[in-house]
Amino acid sequence: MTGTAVDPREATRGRIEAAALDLFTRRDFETVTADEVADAAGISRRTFFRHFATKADAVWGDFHAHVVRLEELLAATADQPVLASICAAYVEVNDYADADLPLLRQRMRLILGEPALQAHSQVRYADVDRVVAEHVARRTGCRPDALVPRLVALSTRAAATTAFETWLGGEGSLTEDLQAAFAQLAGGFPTLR
Amino acid sequence: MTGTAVDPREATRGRIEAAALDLFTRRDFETVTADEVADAAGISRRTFFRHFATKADAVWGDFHAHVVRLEELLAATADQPVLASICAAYVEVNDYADADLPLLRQRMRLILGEPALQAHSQVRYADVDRVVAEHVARRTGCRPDALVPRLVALSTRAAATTAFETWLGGEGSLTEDLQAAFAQLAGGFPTLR
DNA sequence: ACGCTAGTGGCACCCAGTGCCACTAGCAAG
DNA sequence: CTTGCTAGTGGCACTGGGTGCCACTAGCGT
Repeated sequence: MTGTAVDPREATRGRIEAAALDLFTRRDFETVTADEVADAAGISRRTFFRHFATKADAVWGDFHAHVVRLEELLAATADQPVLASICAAYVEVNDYADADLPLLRQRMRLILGEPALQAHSQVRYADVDRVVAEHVARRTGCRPDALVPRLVALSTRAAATTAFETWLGGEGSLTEDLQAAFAQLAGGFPTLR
Repeated sequence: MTGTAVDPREATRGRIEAAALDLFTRRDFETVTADEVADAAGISRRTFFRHFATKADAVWGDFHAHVVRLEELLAATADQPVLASICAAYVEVNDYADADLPLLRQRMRLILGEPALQAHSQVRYADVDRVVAEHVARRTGCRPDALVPRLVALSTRAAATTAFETWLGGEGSLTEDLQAAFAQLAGGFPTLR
């Protein structure tokens, strides 16, 4: 036996995620009921909502860990200029192994493509924005709700979102798309004169 | 009698908006049921949903007209550089009379403060993003889903959102907050070195 | 055998949103 | 005046997301 303990909690959670991703991809998100996802995962509707607060949450994996890691990466790159630090952190936190890219594509295609999921994403991204704004505030010595921290947080997330859109529509690497978007942003959109 | 015809459709719609804004401001958005809003507006629940597709839509007024006007303003400012054009259009479309500012504050406080409304806003803002991206694409001769048009659309909206946050938290003028945010964005965040 | 805990299923409930039907008011045409 | 059309409305039943509550089971230490 390997040392990987099979936490039954995590196991069923994973089965739900897989079933949800599969169903949401094959049909529209809104036409799939929570009952169907639960059935496909071999659990009851009630149990589904014990593992995920909303139907939409089933596509996000462990996003909280993602945010925590972003926060750590920001703290670890305090030697770089602020924008470069944020870019590096976004690139690093989205540095997936090749084998995981299809899953990421599936997730992001849903999140960016389905209106209901796009709306829900705002709630999750609010955590990201808060973390980035606090980082900028720390670096610049102002409050996290001041103009510059908030603007940097929201516009860098806009850059990341745009990079994901471009990545989904093309064949390039996500890292390059992220860096291209951040370069445009940090340079004041040089291609517009 | 004045020449202002009192379209009964618009009249009840206005009563619903007023009742909704009042109730959502006094309690949390989510704790107010559509029944309560309908009762307060003196109509039935069923009629509420004939005037507004969702509970959240009742706080947005005639947002479609807003988007159309933004589109016209963008077309009318083609003599300026792209970012300046977008800034001018955002400023102009948000140039409210003093008497309307309290209502705008109330709306934006709800939209930016209540998580459910913040999520819903994504759906409405998608129209704005599309209009701005198409404008940038036209100006730069590339497709509306290319990197620069999408990034400019999303990050200028980030600037506008941040300006609204700042405006809500302070005492200054909305126009100045918008221009300050756009200046930061267009200049590549000069205050970060 | 006992008790404790974590995970589960079932059930009833609330609420957002929709489809359908019946009713009424206004208004035009005969 | 009456007939017919239309727009707006209310009521009702239904689907689906999400929650609170309770009962059941499995594991596990004592």
